[in-house]
Amino acid sequence: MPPVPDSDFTPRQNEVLASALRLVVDGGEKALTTSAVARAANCSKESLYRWFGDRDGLLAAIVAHQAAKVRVPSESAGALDLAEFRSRLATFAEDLLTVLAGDTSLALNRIAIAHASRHGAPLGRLLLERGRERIATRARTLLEAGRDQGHIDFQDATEAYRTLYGLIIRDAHGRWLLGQPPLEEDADFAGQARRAVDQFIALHPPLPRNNARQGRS
Amino acid sequence: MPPVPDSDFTPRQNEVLASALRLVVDGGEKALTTSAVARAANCSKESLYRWFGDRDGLLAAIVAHQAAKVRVPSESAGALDLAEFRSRLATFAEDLLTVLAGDTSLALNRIAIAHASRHGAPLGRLLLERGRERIATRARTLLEAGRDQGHIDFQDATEAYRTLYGLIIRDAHGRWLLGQPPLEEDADFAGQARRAVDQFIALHPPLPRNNARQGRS
DNA sequence: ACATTTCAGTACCGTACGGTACGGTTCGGC
DNA sequence: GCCGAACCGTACCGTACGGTACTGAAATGT
Repeated sequence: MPPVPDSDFTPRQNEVLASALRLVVDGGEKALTTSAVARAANCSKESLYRWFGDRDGLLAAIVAHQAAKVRVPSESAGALDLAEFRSRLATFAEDLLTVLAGDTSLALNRIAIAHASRHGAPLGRLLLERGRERIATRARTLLEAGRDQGHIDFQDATEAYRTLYGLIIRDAHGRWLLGQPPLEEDADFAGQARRAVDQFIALHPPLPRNNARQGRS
Repeated sequence: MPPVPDSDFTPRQNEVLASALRLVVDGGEKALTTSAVARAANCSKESLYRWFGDRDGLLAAIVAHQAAKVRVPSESAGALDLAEFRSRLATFAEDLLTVLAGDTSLALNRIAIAHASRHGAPLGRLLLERGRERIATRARTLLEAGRDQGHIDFQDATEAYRTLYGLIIRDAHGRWLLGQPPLEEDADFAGQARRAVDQFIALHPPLPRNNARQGRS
């Protein structure tokens, strides 16, 4: 199952990183002591330090390790009709909700945020560049495809994506990060996704075509 | 200037809490050692422990102390016309952006998020209840006033507020929390606020009145 | 004037963790 | 069969921090 080059770590190292990730996901950052990692992964602290430098390096490696498995479904767009476009957007939205609500994402985001106070926030940057930015790119190409097909219109793809993100996530991510258990309303990712997509499309109506088939409003 | 009962702390204690807040704002959580607080506030560690129990109690007290100064501008709504309503909304949006982008808010949110991994996340709850919820209430009453005046329509005020929040904040809070310095685009809070309000109102058009003066669409 | 409380300042203790060093074992190359 | 590298397991060290104990001074009440 390794068609994925994972990252520039050896299989053994990835194994260790997976153990460390487990630790951190269900124990928070303070559970990630070098001794605990060594114990959980059946490796020596000396190896940890040889491989990852120091504790911060280990943290960064964990983030990189996890980011490496963010698969971007290519979003290869041939000609897609409006229904297909909506469906694609909704799938994206649902994926985004699922990822951000996941234990792993929450744990890693919490750690990166906690570390953001000092040293140029390398963890935060890592997360932004290898996680969010990848996802944003996927969404932007999808949005541009939709514009090319005349389903929506916007000036700046980044700007449009931000609006889409806001409509999908709203304050949910913040609440989740703060430890508030997902409300029932949050749980219906599919419904949330549909609502967000509807709102987004409503805010970005297509340019009027010569032969306007768009009936209502 | 103390018409504000602040919280249920003595003036001296509030003084100490302010010092502690300073520490934590420009040093992150790890800067908040009991010794450092004692030194910065010219008080003894023993007093700290007598007043706040332990380090976590101190943390909670800091959050409560800061939350106590969240002033809610009453939002007393007489009859307001559409322009006034938009303006009020925009002011709210700008305030929200300003608060969330502030050092203090970011520092406190980071700490609460970091602590969310364990013990039922009391800090997160504190922040949610005394911070965000207060703000949300202010916004909801404003939204309901707008609905009463027929400027907008919606079913559920909470639901509507979430959308408004999403349109205002989008992914900015997440980026800020992760330590990304505010982009230039972020800096124009007034512009962001206007855009968000326009989008929100567009998404919640008023019910058609008998004498429909609403031209377009 | 004296007793009591409060608190600053400091010294102290236990511990937990980051990081290092070392002995023993496995494994691949020659 | 020998050598060296990689590595596990563990023991070890220094330190920093949370929390407590003690002392002496200021304040407050009687």
